[in-house]
Amino acid sequence: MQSHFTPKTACSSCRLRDICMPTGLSASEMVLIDQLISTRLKLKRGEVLYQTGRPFKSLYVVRTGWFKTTVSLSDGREQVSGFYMGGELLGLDGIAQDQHTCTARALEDSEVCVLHVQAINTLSRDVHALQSHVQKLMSREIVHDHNHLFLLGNMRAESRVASFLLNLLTRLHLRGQSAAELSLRMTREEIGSYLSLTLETVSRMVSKMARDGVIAVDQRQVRVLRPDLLHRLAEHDASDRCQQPILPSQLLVAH
Amino acid sequence: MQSHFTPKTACSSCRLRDICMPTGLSASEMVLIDQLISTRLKLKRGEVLYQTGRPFKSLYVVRTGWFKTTVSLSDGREQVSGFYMGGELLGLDGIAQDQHTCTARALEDSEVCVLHVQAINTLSRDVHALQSHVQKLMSREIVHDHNHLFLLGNMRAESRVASFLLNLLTRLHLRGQSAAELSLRMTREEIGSYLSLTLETVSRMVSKMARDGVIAVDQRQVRVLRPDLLHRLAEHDASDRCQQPILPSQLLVAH
DNA sequence: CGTCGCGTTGAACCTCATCAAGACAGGTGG
DNA sequence: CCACCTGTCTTGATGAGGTTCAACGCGACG
Repeated sequence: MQSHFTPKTACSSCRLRDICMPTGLSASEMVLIDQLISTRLKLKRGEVLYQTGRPFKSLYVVRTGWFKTTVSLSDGREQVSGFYMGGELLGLDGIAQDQHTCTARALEDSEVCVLHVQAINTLSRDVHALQSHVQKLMSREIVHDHNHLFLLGNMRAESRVASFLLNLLTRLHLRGQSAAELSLRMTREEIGSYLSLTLETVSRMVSKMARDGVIAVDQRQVRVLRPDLLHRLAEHDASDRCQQPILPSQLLVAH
Repeated sequence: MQSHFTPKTACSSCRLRDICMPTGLSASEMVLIDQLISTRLKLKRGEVLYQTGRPFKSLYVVRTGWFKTTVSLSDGREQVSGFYMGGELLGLDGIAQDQHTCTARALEDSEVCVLHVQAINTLSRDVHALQSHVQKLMSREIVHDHNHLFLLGNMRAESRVASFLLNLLTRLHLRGQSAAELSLRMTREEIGSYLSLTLETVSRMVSKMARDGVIAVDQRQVRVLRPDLLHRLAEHDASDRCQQPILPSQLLVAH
């Protein structure tokens, strides 16, 4: 990115291609795929990409920036149902009833590729890899939800926060970024909403992990000092009555 | 069912057709659909339909009986991730990684239709309604999971149990059964596992609702006396600090 | 008739939500 | 430049809801 002129990249030459498109396409298939993206959209921080109840027309792939999805509760409150970063697909929830069941909002200035559903379905009939790719993405969403169900049902506050951090780190790592450093794009309240904790509890758990030397925190900047311990925290679930306290010897961090 | 000889029913004449197949198919399309079901399977209570880690080859539609799906936790315990009754589709979790991520087990003697994935995908290219139908089913699974996430994240024990009962009743009602009476096919422990509560808490909440005259309980037989109150219970979420106590006048049930 | 699985009920404890107060950073206006 | 404000985050004290542990009831089954 030496230049600040951004050419309208085709899928075939997009740096996120391997993350959001099926792999192993033939050249002729790739030509077809390149016609899939009709538009791009830029959104400023806080702007809405799609909203609950609106007709479902397209899927979206995050090019740059971050999004959150929220479900609106009957009483007007909102709960965060997911965070999305570069290369990730937004909007699958809408397929069931041909309308969106959650609202997607940009956490910072962002850009997305727009994929019209009709184009995808038409194209799937010729490019079989695309058909099974979309299925896999949906199924992946289901698996993700199952993991989250497990988290909400069985994990203590500290484990939830640890899992959350590890999850973000893994996804960033897949995109070539550091597996040890991360800058949170969301508030403690949004994290809490996603994990079904209060913002106070999230804050306490982050502070505790910092006190224990597992991570170092400066505002929204998080650095992992002891990945091993972070993983151990994330594995502890609600049935672990006899959690081993972290020993002083494990706390000594070389610097 | 006057006769105890069960003919091998084709999809086109199956009583569950509207529940598990796309509607509005042409006659020629229906002929194709009828070739989809390759086999049927009978399972005795407790038998496994598919298991975590096994290669994913087919989807299954419940013909008779009940199933539960469980995800296995690292420490060997299991958590119930869903219950399935007649007409409902099992196995969608397997698409993402071409292997099953949960285990399906019969809660009672049951029968399923087997749909080979390859057949579905091949057929989808000709019967477009089938393609979008499978998508819708997957998306519906996602929406269901979102509801369950909301339940786990935001609802009190009593509301969870009330929602659970209402959910079963609704699904049974769709199948032409009573909306007021229901026989649970699963143990309190399985319900608790699904709702992320202990079996004791489930038992206490059921007892409480019976004491309050909302339902009548005899073992696993549940009768709804006050649907209105049951709905009200299911709507209460964790943020309802000032729950109105149920008034004595509301408890008087005509008999 | 004893055993086993399942369900109920009670008492003590623990985690996390709630309420409250204050710290800190970034932005705005005087 | 400082004063002020607002949104975000931190930390402490208290209490409620649900888990845990334990005892017991009940029906099915060999």
